[in-house]
Amino acid sequence: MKWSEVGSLSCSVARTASVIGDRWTILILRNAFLRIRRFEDFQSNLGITRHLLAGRLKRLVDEGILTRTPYQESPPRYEYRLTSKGRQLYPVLISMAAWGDAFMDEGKGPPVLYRHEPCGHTVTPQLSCPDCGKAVHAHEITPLPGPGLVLADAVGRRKKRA
Amino acid sequence: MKWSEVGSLSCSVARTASVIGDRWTILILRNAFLRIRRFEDFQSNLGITRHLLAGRLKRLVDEGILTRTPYQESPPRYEYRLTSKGRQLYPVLISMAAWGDAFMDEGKGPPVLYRHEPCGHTVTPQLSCPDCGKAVHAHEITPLPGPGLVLADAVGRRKKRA
DNA sequence: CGATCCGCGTTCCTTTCGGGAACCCACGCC
DNA sequence: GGCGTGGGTTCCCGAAAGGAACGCGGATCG
Repeated sequence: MKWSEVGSLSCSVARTASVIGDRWTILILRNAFLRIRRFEDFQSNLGITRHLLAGRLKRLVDEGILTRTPYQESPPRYEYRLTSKGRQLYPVLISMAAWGDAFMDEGKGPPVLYRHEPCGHTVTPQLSCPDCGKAVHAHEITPLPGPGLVLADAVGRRKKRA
Repeated sequence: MKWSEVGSLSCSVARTASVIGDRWTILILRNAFLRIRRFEDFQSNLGITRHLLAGRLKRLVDEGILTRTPYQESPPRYEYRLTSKGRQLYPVLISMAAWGDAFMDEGKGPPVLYRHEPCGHTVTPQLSCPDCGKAVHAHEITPLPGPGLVLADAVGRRKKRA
């Protein structure tokens, strides 16, 4: 199975993973959220090869996650900024950071803290139910088939021998 | 730069990405959250080669994200289940699903819906501030240096020419 | 009691992709 | 006009992914 096919699966996670599910892309986005915007800065910051960086940025621009806009002309220079679509990946990145802080922490505490400006507190954002407002845990969520389901997908499939 | 080095960076996202930041691993975890537990089921469901699946599962077990426990003896058969550490990756996966639903949806609506059992509503879990309880958006969060910061990392670094 | 199947891998081979470093080029500057 | 700089592209090589076959213990069937 090729990745081009996986991207077309009836699974939002798979579709998302086909866009951002690689290590460099995740790190590029992390830096984008930290307001890194230029090719050289991404490159020196991540240590990624220019070659790969060029490819990843292009991909992200094609996907509408970053824009490539000139910040000066003569010589033409560009910067890469998150689009609205890109900014909405923030929960994914923050969740990864929170998990990393909780489990990969090496005993030194988190390298970065997050301040929620509206309330001024330093916090770890958490998942909550927009309806009842309570924190959400994995075991409290039941996945149900939705309108966009096409393939026999995942749940309750055990080959033909039913 | 090798991935073994990136994993040691002073960045929780990088450390997390070094563990789950690859497409197959993400999909394996997605299936694990959908209560897929056996080698054969992961394999037929994902279309991943047995070879790669074996490697990914091993990695996840080594990282303490899955456990490999016998569900019968004679013949010995094992199943892979999320540990507590693994279950806490749920926000990452749910956020990816939510993003995929919002942007990659192909006009058919989401393939899966999520019901929050405590309140009974079908919802898209969102990120909120555990302190003030309000939904959190990227532009409202300011990253600050934390106690575990070691390298000159990311923010405000522009090579030596300051 | 041999033949077959099932669950769970492992081996082998080929193709693709990432790492590292050099090269390119338009411009701006002294 | 030689040098620096931002933003890439090219080249080669070793590492990883894809595909498919093979192995193997135990159960099951006839």
